[in-house]
Amino acid sequence: MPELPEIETVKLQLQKVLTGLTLQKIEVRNYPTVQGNAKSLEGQQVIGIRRRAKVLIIDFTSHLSMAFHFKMTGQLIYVNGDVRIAGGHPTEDFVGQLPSVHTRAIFEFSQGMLYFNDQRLFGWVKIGKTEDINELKFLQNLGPEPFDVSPADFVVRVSKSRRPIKVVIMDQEVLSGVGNIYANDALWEAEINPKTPAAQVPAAKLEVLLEKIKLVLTEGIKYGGATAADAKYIDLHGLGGHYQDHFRTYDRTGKPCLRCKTPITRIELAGRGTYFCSQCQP
DNA sequence: TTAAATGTTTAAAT
DNA sequence: CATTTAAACATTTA
Repeated sequence: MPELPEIETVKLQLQKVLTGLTLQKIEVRNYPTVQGNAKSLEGQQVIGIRRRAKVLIIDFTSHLSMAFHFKMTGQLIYVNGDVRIAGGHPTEDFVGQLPSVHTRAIFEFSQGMLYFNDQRLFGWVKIGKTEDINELKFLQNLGPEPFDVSPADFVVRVSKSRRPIKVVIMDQEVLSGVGNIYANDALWEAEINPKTPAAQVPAAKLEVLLEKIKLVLTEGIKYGGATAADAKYIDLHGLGGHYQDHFRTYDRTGKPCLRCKTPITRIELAGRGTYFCSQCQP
């Protein structure tokens, strides 16, 4: 579920509470989810937390690291007394009793507990030497981060393909971190039809698009990520982000375009829901 | 009952 | 070869 801003939000929040703590015990509840030697991390201290695209990486002493991919329904929840930090796919587990039936791994720290939950089991946790984690094929194949790529490089990478522009900016090997929500919203901002073959979009327009991608991602981070529509109870507890209140097109089928009032159209591209304004994005 | 869900990979079809 | 589509992973909710 989560895209770059959601993972970034989790990173920023966990950094504050986990850095310096010792991981005392790991309980793995679903072995396919957790790969590598979990025991090796016990007794190690958290040095820092970083993010690459949609992957969260916790670095430990003894040159060990642990990488998380949330896929569609992963979430990390830290609980320490009254302090509760929840990020990722919003479900009742954000506020409910933990562990839950979706809990796949439990990390007991010197202060507090961290739960990795994943309803649909698409996510993974990989544990290993920092060097090996850094060299994971998945990470090696990733394209540049939207905030790091130069406009010129972005144009070159994107223009190579004749696939629809939306599919291309969501291709993690072209540009990493952009998922369905922010791809839809960035294209609306840039006033580009999602179906347009990437190679046909003028370079100047692509540069605008990159700016808009950064704009919506920045906004996502500012609002603490998106928490999706079914998260009524989240706000009550102050958990979860609020980007969903700022969706331009995502999940707004039939609702008026924020610019011209034309109803938002939903089509399918590469099997994903695609939302746009037929008026503003011809 | 059917559709869809913030992701990625793989095989098969075009 | 480039690209598209479908299916797969497994579960919940509208």
